[in-house]
Amino acid sequence: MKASAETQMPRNFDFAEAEPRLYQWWLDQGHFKPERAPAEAEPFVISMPPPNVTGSLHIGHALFTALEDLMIRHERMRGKAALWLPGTDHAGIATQLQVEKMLRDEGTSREAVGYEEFLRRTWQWKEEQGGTIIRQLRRLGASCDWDRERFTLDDGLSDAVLQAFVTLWEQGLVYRGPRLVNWSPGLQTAVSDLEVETSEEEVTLYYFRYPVEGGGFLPVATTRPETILGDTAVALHPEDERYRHLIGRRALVPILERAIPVIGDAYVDREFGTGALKVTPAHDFNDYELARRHGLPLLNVLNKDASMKAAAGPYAGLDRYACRERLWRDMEAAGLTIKTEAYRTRIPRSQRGGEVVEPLMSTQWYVRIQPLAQKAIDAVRDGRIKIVPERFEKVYFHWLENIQDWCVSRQLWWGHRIPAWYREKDGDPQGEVYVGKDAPPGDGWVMERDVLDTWFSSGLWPFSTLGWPGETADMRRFYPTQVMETGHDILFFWVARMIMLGLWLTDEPPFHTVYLHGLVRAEGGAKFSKTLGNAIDPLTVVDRLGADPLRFTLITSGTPGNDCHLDETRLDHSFRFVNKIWQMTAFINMNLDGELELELPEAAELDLPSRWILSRLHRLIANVSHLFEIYQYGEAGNQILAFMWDELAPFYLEISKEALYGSSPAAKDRARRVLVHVQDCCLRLLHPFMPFMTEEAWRYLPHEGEALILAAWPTADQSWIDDSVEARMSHCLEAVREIRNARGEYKVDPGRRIQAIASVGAAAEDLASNQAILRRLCNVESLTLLDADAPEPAKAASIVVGDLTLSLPLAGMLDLAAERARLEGELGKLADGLERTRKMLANENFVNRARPDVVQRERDRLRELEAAQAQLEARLASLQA
RNA sequence: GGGCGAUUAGCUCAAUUGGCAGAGCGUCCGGUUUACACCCGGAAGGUUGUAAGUUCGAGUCUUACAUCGCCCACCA
Repeated sequence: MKASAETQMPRNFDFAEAEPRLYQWWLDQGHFKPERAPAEAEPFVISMPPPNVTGSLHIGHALFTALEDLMIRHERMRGKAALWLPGTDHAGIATQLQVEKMLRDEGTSREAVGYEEFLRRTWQWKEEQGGTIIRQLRRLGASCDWDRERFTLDDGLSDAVLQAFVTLWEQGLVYRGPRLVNWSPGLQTAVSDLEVETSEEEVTLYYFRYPVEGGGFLPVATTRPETILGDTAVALHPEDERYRHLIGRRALVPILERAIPVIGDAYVDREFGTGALKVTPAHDFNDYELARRHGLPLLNVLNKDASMKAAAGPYAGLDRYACRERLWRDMEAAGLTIKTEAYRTRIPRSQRGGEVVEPLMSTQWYVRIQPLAQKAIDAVRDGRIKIVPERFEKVYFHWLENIQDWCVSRQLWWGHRIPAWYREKDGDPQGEVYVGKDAPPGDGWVMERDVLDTWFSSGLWPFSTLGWPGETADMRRFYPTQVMETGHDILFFWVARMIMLGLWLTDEPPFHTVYLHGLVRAEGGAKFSKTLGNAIDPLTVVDRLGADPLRFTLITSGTPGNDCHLDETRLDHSFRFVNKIWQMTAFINMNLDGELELELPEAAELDLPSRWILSRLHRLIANVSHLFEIYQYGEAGNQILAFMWDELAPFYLEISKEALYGSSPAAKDRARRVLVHVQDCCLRLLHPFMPFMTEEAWRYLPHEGEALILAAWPTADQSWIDDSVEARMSHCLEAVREIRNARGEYKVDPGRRIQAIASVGAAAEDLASNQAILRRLCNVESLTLLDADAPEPAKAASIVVGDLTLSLPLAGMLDLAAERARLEGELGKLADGLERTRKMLANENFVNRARPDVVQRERDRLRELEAAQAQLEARLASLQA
């Protein structure tokens, strides 16, 4: 097969011009669509973790885009029907907060504009902002099937949410009831356990006296004095000698003088605080349990905005913290206080607003999660789902094994309304409850106002986006998906929920592999944040360097599951790598001449350097393919870079000039075919890392096919991999290095051509028959072989590599004393290696127990080192004489 | 309190069946060699956190410890 390439390759890759053009071209050609692959092709599907619809691109998005696009492009090149399904999340709380802030800036509020208007404004905001993040993902080169883009509040997805909720209800897995929940007073909604973050803080521990009826006091400590007003008991350890006589008596709530029982319970820690515990069942999770055991009443003293209720008596209407202060002052006045002290403890704060969350009694909707969790545990346990890196499986199991029922209702306006209806019965407006997609027949039904936790709808994402609950063609073709790639920080929030809901509702694991990436951090390990001003903005980087360097850097900077520290200097280096590849391609391109046969010549027709670079290339392809299989993309990228920058460019490209600039048409043809083959393979390997430049450069190489994005992923041809060829070439390159060193030491003008004379040695023949190596790499004009018995030239620098000795006659430049010193230095370096190798081989245990190939390698090394030593010594002796 | 991760060159990080510890940036020396100064050639720089253990052989496996970070957990 012959092919030609575009000519007149520009001097530089103009990413600013090329990136949008190439992206549009791929789109227009439909290359991102799985239908591009043959109908019988195996599917490969990734559901994109949907970013917040009104968000804008940060470095975390850039990382997942780089990784997922890499996987998708790789599998697409491997012939799969690759589908990367994009979309956005309505992000209930986050979006609602944004709109509320907007309203605040306008001097109004959510409550003031009302429910309908607020939703209208939110949708409007979504329409205005919704395209931003999608446009930004495109700039990075994301090869998503945009025709299948979804939004969690789309009709189809909303239907899936209703269906899922109703199904769980019908199966008895959804219930509604009053429970103590984590209440966010600022957001005025319940939040789930996961949305509460504890931070260790310095607070005050207040010690005070609890008056006991009939005289006496019980000393008690608390960090939240305002909850005293809601106490319904004081608890003691039943075996506490100090106080046990008080059990059964009644205590009086300070200021309010409400009488409450003194109870005994082994839960109380005698060592902590005063050893006596105030019990506030309505505002503390532990006390709630304690109260249940003892049949104590709940007394709610907090309103939903964290102001005090009427039950707080004189403090009613005060904010919780104002109440804390006022009550403590009053208690001081009443002589009930003992002392206060500084105390470090964990304070529960809302993941969103950061405000202190209050345990509060509230009626909420819950999913009975254990049955779902069990299936999710089993699926990972039996290997139907694999988590990469594996260590996260342990974390996953631990969470699922201790899981609590999931509070799925939120008192927000933006989200999926829970499909429940209430009707008044016996004076209770919610006396009758009905759950179903549509209102039941009959009058008087009012729909539930609460919405579902955002994670409920995103938990359905891998299948709701494909049309579930409909039995659509996409569901049949593309479900289950293959890989779920996301950050380890949302393993519980999202991944575990997808697995639970997926297994429960579709009876299939939604994906077979979970690949977790780490967080991108700033230099020094600090979290990126706008306030610190250390955020690397991916779009600024794209403007400055293009998308390819950013992608390559993100992928090669980290390993799976580990946080990575993004370093600006690496971005610059990646940019230079992109340029380097462009220049290499340009070099090949300008040395083409019309049509070229794409098949490689037979190995027997090729010279040593060509067979070497092909061996190295196919070894690289094998390594990279393996590394992709085990998700080691960073290492794969680094290996490609090392091959191109350290082997292909400085050695093979240089050596090939001999043929390209020479007079033999056959030699030129061979060199071109090897160069094109190697560069073509490299561009294919790199395409998933840096799609834009590789696609553009590929057009300037003779190739089959219309686009690199659809080109086949290279396969390693073992017949090219040849250890002996690599060993021979590496001896030659070793000689090159030594000659360069010698030239440097004798300050030989780099432009000056010199001669070399080789004594007989293993590499001598190779160097003599491949004169291009020395000529092109160290400016040795010609190498002559010396007869075995001929004397070596006297006025020459000596280069020793294994059993090969090269003499460089440097007439007039050589200083015999300096040469002796140089050779002695070389001998010194050899001695260390010799000693080490001899010691190893003298060790019988090593010789007998180590792998045979390892022993052989040491023997070969020893032989070479000894030969080199002998040569150096002989040379030195001749110089002394 | 439990669990996990990290600790390797001045800095940021690699090193996946245990087999001579690498790269980028920085530093030093030398170069406008017709693909590339967005480059090329050379050099210096390491007791792989500490202490033991397993092994012919340990950055890699085991144990303990130290420091840092993260996750989970109901001591007011």
